[in-house]
Amino acid sequence: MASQRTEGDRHRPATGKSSCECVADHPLTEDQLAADVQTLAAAGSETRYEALRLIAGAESGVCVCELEPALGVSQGAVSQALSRLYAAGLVRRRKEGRWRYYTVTPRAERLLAVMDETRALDDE
Amino acid sequence: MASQRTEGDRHRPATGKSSCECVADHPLTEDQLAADVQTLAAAGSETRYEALRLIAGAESGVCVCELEPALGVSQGAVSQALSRLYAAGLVRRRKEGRWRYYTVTPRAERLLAVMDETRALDDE
DNA sequence: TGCTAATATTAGAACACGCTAATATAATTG
DNA sequence: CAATTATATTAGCGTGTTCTAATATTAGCA
Repeated sequence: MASQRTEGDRHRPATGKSSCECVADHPLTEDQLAADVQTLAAAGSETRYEALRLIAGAESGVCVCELEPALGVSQGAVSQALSRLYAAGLVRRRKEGRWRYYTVTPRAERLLAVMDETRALDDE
Repeated sequence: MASQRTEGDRHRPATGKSSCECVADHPLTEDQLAADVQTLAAAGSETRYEALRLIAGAESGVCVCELEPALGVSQGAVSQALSRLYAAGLVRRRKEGRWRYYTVTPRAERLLAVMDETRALDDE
């Protein structure tokens, strides 16, 4: 019904009020939405996505110094990338002696799995 | 093994060559990786993610003018957001008379489903 | 044919991002 | 303890992003 347009249904100019009276409001809270966006944005960068893939592919954790040559950016950049992935809940850290090992979270695993599974779905 | 560190295993300074000899190389092609990043980055913005949610929540397509008040940005911005989602393979367009209806692709549906399903996985 | 409505496109401004280089912190080793 | 190694943090720079406002395009209608 919301998408049914009749004669009298005109284009409302943007009034600035985003009260959404025309489409079914999504059942997500502000916080959930923001968290999702943070997660997706964290994964949505070449360096970070590649890092995530490398971490997911390793058996028992990867440390920063191993990622540096693989990603081809500076140590600082790797650290920043991992911090961002951590903040987004996509990786976990484990400190062991002088090193810090990173592993992926279940959420990241599921996300990567979906990316793999739906790649073939060549938007028909 | 790659993550096993012994005495002689030193930190190699970044030589600029990113040939990745230390971690198992991920089985993704350059193109697949770039496409995934584009998809995730497209979804990873407040405006676009909210648009995606609204489109996914509607039964049979949403048009731009319906999204404008809901998203609270200008018409041009909505159009740009939808174009980006389209380029990323997350939505489909259908032209009908004067309007253009947007629907989500199976890939987007799966992606949103995973975000919902894994939200509870409060990184244990 | 003009007129209006829906959407797309463009230019430009404000801001965010991602990198490097340098420096700081923390843990290990001699 | 000093020296070294792994990682984190910070400043700053170039670039990309995302918005608005204005304009262009396209389709229906009088």
